[in-house]
Amino acid sequence: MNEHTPLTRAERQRLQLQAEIIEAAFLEFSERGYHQTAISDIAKRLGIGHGTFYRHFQNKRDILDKVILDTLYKITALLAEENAPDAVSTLEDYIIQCERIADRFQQFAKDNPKTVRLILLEATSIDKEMTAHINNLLHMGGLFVANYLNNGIQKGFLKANLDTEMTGHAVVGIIIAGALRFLSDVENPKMLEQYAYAAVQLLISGVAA
Amino acid sequence: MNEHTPLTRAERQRLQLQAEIIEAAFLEFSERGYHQTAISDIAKRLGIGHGTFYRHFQNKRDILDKVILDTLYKITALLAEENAPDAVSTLEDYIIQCERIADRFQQFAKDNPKTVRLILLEATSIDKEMTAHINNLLHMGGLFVANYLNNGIQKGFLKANLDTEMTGHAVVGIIIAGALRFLSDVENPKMLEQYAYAAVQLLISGVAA
Amino acid sequence: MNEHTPLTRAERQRLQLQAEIIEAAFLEFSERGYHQTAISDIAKRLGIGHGTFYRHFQNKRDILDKVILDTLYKITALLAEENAPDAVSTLEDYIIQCERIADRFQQFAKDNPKTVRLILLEATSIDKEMTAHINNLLHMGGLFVANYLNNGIQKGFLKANLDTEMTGHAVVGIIIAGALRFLSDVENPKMLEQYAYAAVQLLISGVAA
Amino acid sequence: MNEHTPLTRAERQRLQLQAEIIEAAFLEFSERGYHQTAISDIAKRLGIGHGTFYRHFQNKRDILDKVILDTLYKITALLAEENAPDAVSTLEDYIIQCERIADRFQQFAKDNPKTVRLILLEATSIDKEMTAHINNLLHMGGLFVANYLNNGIQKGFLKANLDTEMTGHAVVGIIIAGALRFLSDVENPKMLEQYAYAAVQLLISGVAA
DNA sequence: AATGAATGAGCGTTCATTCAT
DNA sequence: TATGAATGAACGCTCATTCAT
Repeated sequence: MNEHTPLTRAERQRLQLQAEIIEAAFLEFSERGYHQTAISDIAKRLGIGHGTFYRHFQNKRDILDKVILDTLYKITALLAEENAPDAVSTLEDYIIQCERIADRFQQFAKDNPKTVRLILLEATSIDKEMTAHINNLLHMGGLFVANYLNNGIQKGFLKANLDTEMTGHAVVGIIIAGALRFLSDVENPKMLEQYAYAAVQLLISGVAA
Repeated sequence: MNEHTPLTRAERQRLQLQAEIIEAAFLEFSERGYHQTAISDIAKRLGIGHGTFYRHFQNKRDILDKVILDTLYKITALLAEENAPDAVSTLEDYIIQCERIADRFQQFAKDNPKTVRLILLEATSIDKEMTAHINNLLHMGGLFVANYLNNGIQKGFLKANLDTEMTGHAVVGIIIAGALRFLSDVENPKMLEQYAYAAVQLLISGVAA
Repeated sequence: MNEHTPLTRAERQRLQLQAEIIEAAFLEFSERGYHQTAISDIAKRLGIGHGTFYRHFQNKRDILDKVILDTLYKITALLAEENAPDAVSTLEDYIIQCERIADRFQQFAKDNPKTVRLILLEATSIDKEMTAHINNLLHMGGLFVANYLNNGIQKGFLKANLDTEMTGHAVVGIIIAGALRFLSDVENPKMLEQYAYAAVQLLISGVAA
Repeated sequence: MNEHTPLTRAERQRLQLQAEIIEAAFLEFSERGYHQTAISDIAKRLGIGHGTFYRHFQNKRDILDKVILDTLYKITALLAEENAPDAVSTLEDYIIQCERIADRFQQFAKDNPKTVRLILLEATSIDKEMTAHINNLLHMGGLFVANYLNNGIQKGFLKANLDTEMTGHAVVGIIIAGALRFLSDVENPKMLEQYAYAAVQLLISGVAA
């Protein structure tokens, strides 16, 4: 079968159902929590027999991995859309870049509050392995930010003596806090904008007069 | 019972046992996780019968509340020890104050990694009520920081146009990220110091050159 | 369909597939055990869909019957090949006959250890009906042996007062014990020969000096 | 606690219940078969909650071991009651000894048909480990018989050239066949007596005239 | 006729909670 | 008051069987 072979109808249906199960599991996990969700809840939401679940996923832990992976794809895609760290050369452009990224995060959070809840609140306490996954994601996020900071130093518009990795982690923290604020008051989108503005201000020039 | 009534021996023993159960539950919850901990695990750790547990606490969820409450007391006490927001009047003193607070957080994290884990990773996913508790804690943290910032504005050493509440939340995010970094690599205390240094730098003057 | 109607190609293929399913089921049942074998295991072994199974057999229990029946045919055929009970007239010939039959059993066990295992170990515990089948087989075996003994009495070279039926059953027991010994140590074919020799000795003249 | 410390009431009740569960499991396993028996069947028979079962036994396989062990004790006790192999010195005494042992087996089978069924029919196909146990039991039985035969050779009343071990196994087979005959027709106790008589005849002097 | 996706009854096991002692 | 035996709801998972394609 080469890459041009179209999927058979059965294969398409299979993939379709798998995607639907992942989606249903995602919704259950993010709404009720992983431990509070029974396989039969996922099946019931879809209107399928709960044995059907096991035709497509090994076990409950397996689909959590798939759901998280699926979710990480979304997040990765969000970041990948951004232009490269070295695309800017001046502080002004950098600020614009930061604001654009902040906008993107805001939009993502508003569009996918359940994803945010799943990753930041739920997935942190399933088991050690999943906690390590999330930790790793955040770590990568910090390094990702550090890249942007390194570019700024190289271009001369950021402080030369920045500890870019640590600062990168701090920026991730700023983003997390915004996300948590948002989750606690989803009905108030204005707040997120204010937060983003203050966060970029803080990032660029700190609080000192 | 008024404040002058001395506790009977029996009452003192009762309170003592309750405190021990809370401590044992804290350890189990933070080490194994809430869902992975059975009531009998808590009882076994203390060497009491697990029926005894129900003489002192309504149910499993009840003791989680007590454990978290207990933990929040500790954290509150940590912050309360700090001198008042209006104790400083210059940027230099403010920086020193920030560094001292950062030290305190570092020390607290190093002394109580299990507390940090419980609050930041575990308690976020028990149920909506508990998540709300944690959110509230973080919110209070943001307002707490905002107080310090407001003092700085009033004294003229911080930017007058700061959105102090939002910036306060961002600072909480910075602290959270540091705590998460620490949890992911508890064996590396140096990292925490570097992070604290970078975080204070970021807070005071941002990243711009 | 009378005996002259040739089977159509489709019919032949159908019978062929049924025989293959029975063979596959036999292998699975004897290797893993009836309860540990899933219908899909049988289908997988053959490389057919497991739905196909139900086009040829009513249910799991049904094919066990077929497998056992098939196996009993083999065993019956083994015995039928033997020359008639009345073919011998002297004790010497009888001993030779016994040794030949013992050889045949040895050869059968060595050639078909899985059959032996299925009949003696596995089939005894499926349900009452199957246990009755096996019991019946053993009973027939006892009567079969009794025929040989009766011939010996008639010809005068065996004890006249033998309870031939009971003795026949005892002989079946001797054979069973040999088979079980063999199954417990399949890698040691010598043992079977020694056992057969001792068994014939016992049968002919007992243990008394 | 020394060996004279009487058990507390709670301990006695605990042991009592465990014994009752083992008895109930024994009855279910021997009547319905291991695989056909659910833990809830055992509990229902006793009128206890099925969770209670797990307070006393690790899992389903665990209680099977206990049931079988319990059963093997009974059988071992049966044989241990018999006088020693070297208690007889003449063929006549040996025959009497054989008949007495045969009587004992008859009595045991009549008293414990379910035990016989469990060991010979059911336990042979639970899993490889249990099959090995049963095989081992039969092997020990063969060696046990061999001891008696060796004594006879030493005393000179049995054939000097007997392969005692193989002959011992054959005798075990004779016993098994009797047990199986009995199980297939429990209502006919006469048959067992006839079988025993014929079996001893066969053992002592074989079938030859 | 062959397939394998779907189904759901059924079972082993856990554990929060109750309650008799 | 402390205990731990008892309970049964709940859940993860398997697999024989059905049936649309």
